[in-house]
Amino acid sequence: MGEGGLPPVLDNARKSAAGLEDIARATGVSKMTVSRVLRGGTGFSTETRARVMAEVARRGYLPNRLAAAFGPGGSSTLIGICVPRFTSVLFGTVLEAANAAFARLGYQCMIGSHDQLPEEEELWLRGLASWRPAGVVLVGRRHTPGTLSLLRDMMVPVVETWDLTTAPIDLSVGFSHFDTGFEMAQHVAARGRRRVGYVGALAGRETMGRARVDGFVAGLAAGGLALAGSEVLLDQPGFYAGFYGTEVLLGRVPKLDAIYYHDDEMAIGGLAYCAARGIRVPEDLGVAGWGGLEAASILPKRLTTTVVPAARLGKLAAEALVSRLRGDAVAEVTLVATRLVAGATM
Amino acid sequence: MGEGGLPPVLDNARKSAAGLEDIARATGVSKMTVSRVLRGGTGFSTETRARVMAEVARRGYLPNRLAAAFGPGGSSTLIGICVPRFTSVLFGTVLEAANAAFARLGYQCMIGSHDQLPEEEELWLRGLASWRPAGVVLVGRRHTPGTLSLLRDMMVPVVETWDLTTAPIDLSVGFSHFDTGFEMAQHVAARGRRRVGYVGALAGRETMGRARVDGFVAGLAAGGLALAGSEVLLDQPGFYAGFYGTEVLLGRVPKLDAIYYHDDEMAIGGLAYCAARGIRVPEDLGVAGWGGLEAASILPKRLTTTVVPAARLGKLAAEALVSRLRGDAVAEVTLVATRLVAGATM
DNA sequence: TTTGCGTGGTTTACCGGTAACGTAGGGAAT
DNA sequence: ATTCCCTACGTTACCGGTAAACCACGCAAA
Repeated sequence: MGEGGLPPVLDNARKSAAGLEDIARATGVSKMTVSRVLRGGTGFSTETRARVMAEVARRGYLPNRLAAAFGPGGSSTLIGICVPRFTSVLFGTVLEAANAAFARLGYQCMIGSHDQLPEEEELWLRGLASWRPAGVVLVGRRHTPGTLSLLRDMMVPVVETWDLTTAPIDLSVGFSHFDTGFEMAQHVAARGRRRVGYVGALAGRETMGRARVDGFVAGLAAGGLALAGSEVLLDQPGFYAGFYGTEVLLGRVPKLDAIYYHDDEMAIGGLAYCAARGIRVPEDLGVAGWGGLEAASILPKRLTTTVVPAARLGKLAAEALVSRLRGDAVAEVTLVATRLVAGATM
Repeated sequence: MGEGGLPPVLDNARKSAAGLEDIARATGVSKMTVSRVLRGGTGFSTETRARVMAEVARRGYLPNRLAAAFGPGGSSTLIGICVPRFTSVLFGTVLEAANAAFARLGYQCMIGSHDQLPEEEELWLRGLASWRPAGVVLVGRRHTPGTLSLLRDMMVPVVETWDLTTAPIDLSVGFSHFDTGFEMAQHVAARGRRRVGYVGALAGRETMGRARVDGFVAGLAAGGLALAGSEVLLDQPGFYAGFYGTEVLLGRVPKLDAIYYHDDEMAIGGLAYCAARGIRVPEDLGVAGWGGLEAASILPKRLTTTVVPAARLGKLAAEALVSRLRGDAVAEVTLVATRLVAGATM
């Protein structure tokens, strides 16, 4: 938590806000009746309802979710979402879609980012837990033991998304990174490439990129090939890492005829390197990325890549969580399809 | 809100969680003493403190911020942050930095996105307000009257960031979009360009891009030039919009020798168009972007652009808000410097 | 000796909803 | 006529912290 105790806070005394009590007094009914009207239950006449609603509108009543979530049997509309980073278009899209879906369904989202470090996630979760949320969405599937026991104690639905787990904590919505790598390897082999390399990057330790590489290697093996070389930079994946990683790999492992990249940004960085050095793509070198960035679609040559339906992922994750909250039946594991786009770079 | 009434929620009965009461009983002191120990106040012996802390550690006590924020004089550690989009690297960076700063200082963030529509922002704010947050960060400075009155009623500190306001609701941390445009125009004129165009995009209605264009036009005027033509697509800014917008503008307005783009992504799209059509940059056409994306730094030719210190912005916004919450003195308006990078494309 | 005051606590009230339960009055079934 | 149930409410208790007020004790100054 903070730096020694909880942070001090100004006295934000909001005396003026009208409460159920005020509405009730003005309408001549009890607090409880107002509460029931507002939450759309039963046990009041249509006439009472109209009078209450009129007063609510007149006073601009704001429900106090703090009180609602706090009380006995407290029912919260708070959802926690933790993503690796906010500065990735893919994760941003997942967040955007999930947040929009939750908002539409009447929930509010508290956020966190863990930068691929499970300990960060646990720290965030501990802060979240003290708000007694109704549910949690975790983008990523690597968790500390502390995270797991905390989630158990919280006794709320949890969706793990992005990477599919067959043994989820509660629910899983995602796709198989391994399979996307495998599929791309088959495509690469089918295009006649024989000396294939890989360029990636990892800040901290990441499993998802790893699973892709494993799948890629397995896919190559299925086609009778082996990975001719790989360069994994200890850096944040990005354009520059792709540019530099390509330089290093090509310098170290000669005569490569294809490179598979950690993601599209790195692949675009690689393409930039090729352009700068006069390496012809795809004649001299085939290039494949991963993710399906918009950027990839307007390159001089359309990038060969795997399109990840990030928005769909976020939306489905949110809907799965809400279904569970409502007590509806939900599939524990939801597989979302990715799509290999055969561009002009491989 | 949702679709008719508040959403139903599972009974997430968390009986097991230890409260102050439990710690107090086990330690042989009163609830109140435990509370004071935990919040680092005074009025207890060091020995009592040690006994309480030991028990807290032993039972894995989780503070209940719901109760703390709810009670009379409720002091919340909840902050609301509303950005235009999560899928922009710049806004993502602001969010990332602000969230990290808040987390470090012991606050939690609830998020929203308004997609440049003030009504969306108001809707989000209404949901946020019912959680009685300690403060609000708004990325953007266009607000509905409803937003303003709601913020007044909430009586909490507010930081408007991204675009600087000289008359903030409460605090403003940002830079002048007008000035960045003006500065770039001067640079463009100094490079000898005479027929200059602009390519932008706006989904919904955006003021910030507009201010940049105004500044750019004013800057051109200061150099004795006028905007030769402009193309503003009714679309989300992005690579494709830049590509297509360039095609349209060059077709409509002949003999342009420079184009200023809404942002770097669009500029990169424009560069892609030039590369595809054999237009030489910067010989035939000068290209300038805005934002300072990482992508811009590894292009075959470094993009001329304005670097926006998004991370610094988010961090300063968070720190300003916390300073105000603590009752420290804060400057109402904080100007953050941008930097024009003269690349090889202009 | 009395008063004053700091130390180290305890007690009480309260925040604003909601679950659980009580109840009055009218109509229908037995 | 009595029992039963349904509708449309009202009452009460409670959630887990925190501010405010109160209290007992020891010691020093008046």
